[in-house]
Amino acid sequence: MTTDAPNDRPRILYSCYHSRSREGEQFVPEHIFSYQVAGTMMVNDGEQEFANQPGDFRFMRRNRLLKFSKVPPENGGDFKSISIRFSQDMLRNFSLTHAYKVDGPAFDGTILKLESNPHFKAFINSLLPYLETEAPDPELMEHKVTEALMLLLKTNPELKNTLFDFSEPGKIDLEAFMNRNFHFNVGLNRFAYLTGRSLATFKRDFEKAFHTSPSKWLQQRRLREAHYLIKEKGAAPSTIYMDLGFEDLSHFSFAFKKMYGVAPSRV
DNA sequence: GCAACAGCCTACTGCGCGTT
DNA sequence: AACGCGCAGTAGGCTGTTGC
Repeated sequence: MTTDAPNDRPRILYSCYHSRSREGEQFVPEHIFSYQVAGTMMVNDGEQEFANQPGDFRFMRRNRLLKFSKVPPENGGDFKSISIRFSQDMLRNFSLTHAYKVDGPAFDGTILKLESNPHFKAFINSLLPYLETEAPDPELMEHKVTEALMLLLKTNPELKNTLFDFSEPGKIDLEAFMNRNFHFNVGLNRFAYLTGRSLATFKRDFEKAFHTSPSKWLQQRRLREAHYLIKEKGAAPSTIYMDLGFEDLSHFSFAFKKMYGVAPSRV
């Protein structure tokens, strides 16, 4: 299997952005336990929009596509959040050591809001001093990740069915999945993996379902959406091209004109 | 905000081979 | 037979830059 999580990234990430909103999208390959320290994290999974406010604890499920926007506090200061990621290796070892067995369905959503409690708060308070030093000791951080996992299992025991579910994505309905996620700008490899297929099978199934190639369909679908947003909703090209999975405004404009014969600003 | 363009890189296609 | 995987060559899509 492909592990999309290089081990050189820190297990505990302290995000700190100075007075500026950062937007982007990402594939979440590992389960994440997060805490919002300051500012707001807006997250969209293609179906729902979630707002992580200061003091919120969240659990994010692995193998999901997310768009996020990091908004610093209105009254000034930095956006700050803590993300703790649980690698599959670490979870597998933990489940073996502690004899955890999956006995129910895994959490099917993307983001789970966790009730705040004194244990979580104490844990974050014990963690912050390490994170604010320049280079936290990696071994110590490993222990903190384990501590976070134990707390999570203690307060939300049902999460064991998700945390210790090591199965790969199963073959799912391609048409529904693509219509839900076409605006994520990720490679075909990723789409194939998330729909439980090899790249070759993904392309074959795609051709059967949509009678065109994935890249052509994706571009047309995104441009149709752009046309709708510009014409019906009065959206500006510069504000929507990224939301629709284009990385470059000039290319968006070029592709739009090729399909509709007019530049997006003249619709 | 849009157009043009060069160069890079990704996706498509076709094929052979292995597995179910 | 149907399905799944991997490879190589190639076309064309995308990015980054520049200029208006």
